Amino acid sequence: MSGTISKIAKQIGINTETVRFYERKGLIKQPVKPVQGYRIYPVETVNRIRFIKRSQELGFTLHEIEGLLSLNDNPCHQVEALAKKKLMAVQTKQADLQLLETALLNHIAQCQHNEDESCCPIIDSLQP
Amino acid sequence: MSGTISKIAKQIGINTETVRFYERKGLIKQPVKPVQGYRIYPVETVNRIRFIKRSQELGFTLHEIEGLLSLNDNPCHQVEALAKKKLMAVQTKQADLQLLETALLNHIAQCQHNEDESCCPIIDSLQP
DNA sequence: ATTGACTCCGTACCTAGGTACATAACTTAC
DNA sequence: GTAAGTTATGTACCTAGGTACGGAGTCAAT
Repeated sequence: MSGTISKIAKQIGINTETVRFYERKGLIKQPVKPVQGYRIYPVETVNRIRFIKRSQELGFTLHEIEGLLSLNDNPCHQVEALAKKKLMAVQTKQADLQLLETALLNHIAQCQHNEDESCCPIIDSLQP
Repeated sequence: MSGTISKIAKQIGINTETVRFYERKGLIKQPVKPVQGYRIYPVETVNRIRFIKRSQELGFTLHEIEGLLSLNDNPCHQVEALAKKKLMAVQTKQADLQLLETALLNHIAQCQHNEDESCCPIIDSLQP
């Protein structure tokens, strides 16, 4: 769970350089260097990095993820508004994905009773 | 609808340079240059670009969008599998966003009857 | 027929998000 | 206690997705 930089990087499946990169960006904090031995990254930092990677997969930028992380780092009353804003963003993204899902499902359905060479226009499905 | 490069770029709300960039990438094809006058971009190309921009908002990379566009460009039977793969990706993303939405809602709910300085951990919500 | 706006084309530059060294110091394993 | 492996630190480089720019050509209006 916790460990030196290369241990946790391997665990998470990222590069040690990426960990340092996040430190430089201020997304995670660098553990203090012990008098004897290497820095140990606590499990909270590991989880924090996992959260970052998961959020990226969901389409958030590092800058936005900073915002999400601050929800975790600050007392509630300071961040409720921010949380609500993020919620809206998430809901919008969900709605958009829903549209695309429908479009893809239609596309697949069309394909199934389509023996000829004709095309199923998917582009139209995403027009505003 | 159709028009010269700057006309359609303005219509879509992007830079003319971006249109050329997509041409270079092969995402759209450059209209033939008429003997007399400037190139005219047909409405299909305009729609294609709109599709690209929408898909980007949904979190697809240009490379993935190339794949989506090929759904449109090729006969059905060649692309059904691809469509299904995309669908899976979209559904996974939706599920993940659902998790995050729940976490945010919880966060907000907690905040509302929380007068102290305690935090609501949002990071845990996205742990695998 | 010349001015101003636009196109065309190539190359250069920019930001985000990493990744890859090089070098030195430190640790651990033997 | 010495070799092999890591860490530490800084700087350079890379890909994606654009954006800016220089210079030449084209067009439309006056």
